[in-house]
Amino acid sequence: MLTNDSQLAVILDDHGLFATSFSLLLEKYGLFHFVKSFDRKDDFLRFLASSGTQKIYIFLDYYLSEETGLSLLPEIDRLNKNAKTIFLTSALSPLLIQTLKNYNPDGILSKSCNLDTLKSCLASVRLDQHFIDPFFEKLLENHQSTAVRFTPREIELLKHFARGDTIAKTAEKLFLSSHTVVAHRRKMMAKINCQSITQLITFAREHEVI
Amino acid sequence: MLTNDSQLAVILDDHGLFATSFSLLLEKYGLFHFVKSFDRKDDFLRFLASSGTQKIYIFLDYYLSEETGLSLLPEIDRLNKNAKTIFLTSALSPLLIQTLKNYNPDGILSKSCNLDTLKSCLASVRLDQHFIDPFFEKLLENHQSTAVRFTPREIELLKHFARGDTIAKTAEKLFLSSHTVVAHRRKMMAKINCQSITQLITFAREHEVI
DNA sequence: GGTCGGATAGCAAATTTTTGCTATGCTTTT
DNA sequence: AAAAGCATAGCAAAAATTTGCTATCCGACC
Repeated sequence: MLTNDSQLAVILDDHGLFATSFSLLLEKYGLFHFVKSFDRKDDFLRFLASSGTQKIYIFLDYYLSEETGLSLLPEIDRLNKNAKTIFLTSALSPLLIQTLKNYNPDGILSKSCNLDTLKSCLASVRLDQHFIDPFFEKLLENHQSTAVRFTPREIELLKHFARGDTIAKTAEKLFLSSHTVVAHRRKMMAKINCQSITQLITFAREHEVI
Repeated sequence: MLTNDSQLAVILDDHGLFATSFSLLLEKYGLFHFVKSFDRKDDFLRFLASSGTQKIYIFLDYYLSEETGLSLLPEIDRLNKNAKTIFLTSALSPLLIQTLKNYNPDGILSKSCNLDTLKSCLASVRLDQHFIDPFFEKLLENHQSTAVRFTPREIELLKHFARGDTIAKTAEKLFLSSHTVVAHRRKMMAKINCQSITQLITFAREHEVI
């Protein structure tokens, strides 16, 4: 049904407003001649199944309503061997981006990226190269260097604190002396040089330790 | 600079890809003749400041990088008395939607809404009526019973606590007596019946209050 | 014109957290 | 064998948080 095999894009994003809008963007700047957008997985897969072996570029949202875009990769590969998959995500977590990268999709883009980055990505992918948003590259680099190491045990305790457990409660649940719990807190707080448990938890969340 | 005073729309969303794309959508369907999109607060405010008393429709993302769209409301009102503000959010939490509703913006839309809902919203807002996405209305109905409500001020303080600020630090930053900060903490902790600030923060995070 | 809720503020006491300093047993690494 | 790191535990003092009780001002609502 289509003659030019590098001009078809498909978008799947459960935010319909974004899916529809983004398809207009791809068309307007001549990035693709034909763009189809979906906000429901089922419709998307049905379309994909009908696309045969046609070359196709898929823009996949990472966060779907019930699952992540990652879980669709095997299905996509099964339905169309010539599909290129580019992830779009609003995530900011180095850990999540690393996970995404491990799946080795054709592209990974931040939803905060600009038009130039989008174009660079497409240029790479069209040459069968993989592309990752420079913003995410930086995020991963910074994550390596800033690494404050918590031990497994410390992280275990940290999770309790983050759930709201006090020192006494944590000690009780883990069959420890409250002194021990205090000692663990103290050690972690020293590592990041902070003065209260909320600061520690905030740090841990921001750095995806827990 | 513009003659038709109901045709200017402004978008603020830190996901540049969405902001740019959505502006195309608004134009394409003739919903507005002029659309301006921003992915940075500062640029947005600068533009707003230059708009004088011109009638203007603002599409505001709830989740901005460092704050929520809510915190911009006073500034928006100060800069342009004739601005209509419509929130766009991908949130699914009844509590958060209720909070949003308490601020009484002109419109509240889900990013998952369809074109018809967007059009209905605009029709209402243009008649000076307030609009809330039917999807959110339903969400709230199903939730009336368990609703714990935090006031805008409480949420503001909560955000400081969640970032690790102590009572003293929060008081200092907000130019309050530490007694007042304590009073706010106390009130919130009473609402959810907990005994420590970490429990309060955990609750707030789980219910997407912050 | 009164009541209610929100934001502000205070005092005193009870409780919890944080800090300074120390210590033991157990692995892993050097 | 020594050193380094981890998990455990303790005491005492300082600091911060939590709780019980009270109070004023203001705007909204009936």
